[in-house]
Amino acid sequence: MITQAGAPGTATGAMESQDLKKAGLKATLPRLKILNILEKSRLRHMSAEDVYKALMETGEDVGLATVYRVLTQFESAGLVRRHHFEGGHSVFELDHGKHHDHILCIKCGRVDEFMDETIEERQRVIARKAGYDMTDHSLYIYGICTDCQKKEKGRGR
Amino acid sequence: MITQAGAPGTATGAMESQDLKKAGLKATLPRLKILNILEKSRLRHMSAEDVYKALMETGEDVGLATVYRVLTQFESAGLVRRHHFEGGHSVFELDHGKHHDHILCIKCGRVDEFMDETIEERQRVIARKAGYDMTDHSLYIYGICTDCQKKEKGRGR
DNA sequence: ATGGTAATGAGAAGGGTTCGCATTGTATTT
DNA sequence: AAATACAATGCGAACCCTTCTCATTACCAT
Repeated sequence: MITQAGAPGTATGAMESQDLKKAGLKATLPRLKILNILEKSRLRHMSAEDVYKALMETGEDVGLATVYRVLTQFESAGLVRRHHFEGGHSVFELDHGKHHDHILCIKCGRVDEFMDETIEERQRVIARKAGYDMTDHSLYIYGICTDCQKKEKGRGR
Repeated sequence: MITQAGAPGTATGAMESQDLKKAGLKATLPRLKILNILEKSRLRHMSAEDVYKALMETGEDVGLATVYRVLTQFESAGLVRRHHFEGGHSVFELDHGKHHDHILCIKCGRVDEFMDETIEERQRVIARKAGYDMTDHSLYIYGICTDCQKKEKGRGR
């Protein structure tokens, strides 16, 4: 199962005040705006900086520190998931409930998602064998995507 | 296949000048000292800071910048592998050739290693299906280790 | 030994993220 | 609806890890 990341999950209606309150967070303007950006953006995975820029572009006045704070709160509240990609920066994506892993292009940064039940199961087995009570896992496959492979051709590298 | 990380690979003799030269690196004192730390340390996975501290403790005079530089060179030379654990910092371990993934305890930081051919194969299949030319992958399982599970008992949370 | 060049140390700089605090906004009370 | 209590925000400073700069030092070949 491989899905192209990029198209936001617009099937469900937009989140609103109630959703925030349900999550135990006050429905403040910055939080609503950020939630909105995450839903509307064409990028499924956004860094704090991405969110901040998007906010600026729509003329909103929200500080970068707030973006970080809010994203962290959203994470704690289970609204978004944080991923640690290589290079030391995090990206966030709305948590639509269904777990998935990532495959990303080291050239252009493109991100695709996949989910493989065989791998999931093996992980559970491995954790159990090692005596661990598994809480989470992260799997990232790095490679060169189709487009970048084409661009590569004819270069000594 | 699950192996406990922590016991350094002392089976083979200590690396020396020749090993560095073989790797295309000048055999300088700092590089030898750092290689030595990596071999002798009780920790298999060390951050640059860990290495630096170990150096200080043995009275060696090596700058932190050099530690970073050398570790990066070692990585390029294939002597060590760099892992990006959560929280945005890297750890390094001597590359003994055999690929493996990690399972780590979120309580005490303990790290174990494992290798599962089924998972490896699935990853290759997934990358191919997604049109990627796979260059690398990282898999981390997070959980609570046996010891920490025992300590947890009898506490709410 | 001597020289040429790459490697080092020290500190400054960099990028991403968090902190501190006065100010503003939200939910709640009167 | 106005006031109140306190959490949330914005801003810049501070932080952490990592990389860079550059004068000095060390390695290797001659």
